[in-house]
Amino acid sequence: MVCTANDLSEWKDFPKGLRVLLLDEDTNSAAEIKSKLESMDYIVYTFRHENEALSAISSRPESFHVAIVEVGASNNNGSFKFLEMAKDLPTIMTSNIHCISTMVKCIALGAVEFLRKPLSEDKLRNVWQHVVHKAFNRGGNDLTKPLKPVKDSLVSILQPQLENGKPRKGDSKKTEGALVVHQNDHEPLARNDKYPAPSTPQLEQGGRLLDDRDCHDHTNYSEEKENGEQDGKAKSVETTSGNRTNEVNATVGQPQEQRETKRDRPLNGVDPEDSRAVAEKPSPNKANRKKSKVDWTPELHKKFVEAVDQLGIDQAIPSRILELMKVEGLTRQNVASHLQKYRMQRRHILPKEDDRKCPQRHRLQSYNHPNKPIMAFPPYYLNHVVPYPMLGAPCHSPTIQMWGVQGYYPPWQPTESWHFLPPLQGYFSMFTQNSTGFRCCCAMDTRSGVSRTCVEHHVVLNPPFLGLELLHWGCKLTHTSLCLIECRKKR
DNA sequence: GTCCGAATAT
DNA sequence: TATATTCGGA
Repeated sequence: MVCTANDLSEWKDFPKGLRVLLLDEDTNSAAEIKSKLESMDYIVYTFRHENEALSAISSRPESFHVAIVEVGASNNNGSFKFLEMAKDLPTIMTSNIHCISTMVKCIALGAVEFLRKPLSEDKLRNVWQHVVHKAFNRGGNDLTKPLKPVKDSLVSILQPQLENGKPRKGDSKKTEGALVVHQNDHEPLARNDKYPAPSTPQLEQGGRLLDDRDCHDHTNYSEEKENGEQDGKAKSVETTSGNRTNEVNATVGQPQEQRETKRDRPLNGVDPEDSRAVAEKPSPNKANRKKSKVDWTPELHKKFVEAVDQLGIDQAIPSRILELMKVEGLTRQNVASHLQKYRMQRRHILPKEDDRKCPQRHRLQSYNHPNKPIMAFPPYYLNHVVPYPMLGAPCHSPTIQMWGVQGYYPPWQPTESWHFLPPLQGYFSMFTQNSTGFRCCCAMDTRSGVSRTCVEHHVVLNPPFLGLELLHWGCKLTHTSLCLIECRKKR
């Protein structure tokens, strides 16, 4: 009745056609599960009573690959009886009731997993894993036999999951405003450790429950509360493919740190019921204590900067920034951490800027953003020139991220100082930084190649980069002429 | 109890 | 280096 590795190796469309025995007294629940399973091309045989199921198993053992058995609230004997009698069949227990002792008993009796109802498609989709696991843990399997058909079909099945959960780096860039959370580790397709193989969020959750909670007399354990931040603004995290903006693309949600108090709990907001991500997280314990990292993509950082800008640097605190950013799944701690770095960058850069180099720089800044100091760049953008047009469309430098308030889309607010200037098309402002820190800020006429004396300049050149970038912007200025630009302002 | 932010850890 | 986590203080 159980699949062997050989069976799998010849199973072309695995797990399509997987035969599932469903034992559930609740006809509505059974119908719902059956429908979901069938939508995945599984073949479902529903039974209301364990005796019927057991007799079907004994008469047609080859008819089933895996069983899903409901554990009732009151009378579990039938379920347990089935478990005991159908030891060869990978059996997943499921229930609305979440009691540690019941779960323990199920597992002890040989259940491969205990799933909490309702059974999402993600959970159901993964039931095949137990078939594979069992197939390869029966011993005597010929593992040298090629499993390509299985592998291929599984890859095609898993592909959407992987894509949804783990966008490529490049993809994250394309998704404006999307926050990408990277999982720390990859998960193995099939685990080779002790049976049963954990596969779904439930098991992991169960494991955690076992670790730090007791069975509270059949009270349903709700994680939702834990997953929300204390202010009640918790939003769910999209764990499926994320073209939507303002949401976390959580590859793999992770159980929160056990000892973490409710406060400051990040709202990774992963719905434990609907997160295949959690399902695929391999090991409990310490590995799970780490949260997913937030990838501060240029888009995300831009939102951050805009929020800071809107609040003003002095008023910019994590909670308010978070509010303004409106990015689902982003936590206050994420923002706080980023804000810390952001401030440190500013702190390191501003003093150097403020003193000697170019006293007038502040005036130039004030044209764009009164009271907003010039920004630095993230360290990884050192040695890059970051030009942007002072007018017109924002500069989209695909790999360069402006690290500051004015970095993106410098708001142009003509001031008296600029009124006498001719139309500014062809001008650009440039900020560059070399390894010694922030260095360059200039504005010039890219048409004539002559710096405008009416514009403040603060230039310490990094010729190679300037050359490249100026070329990029169609600027004909030579390095020499750039070097001649002084910090000055004349009218 | 919650938040902030610097310090520290990963 | 980037980000998460910790921890003391407000």
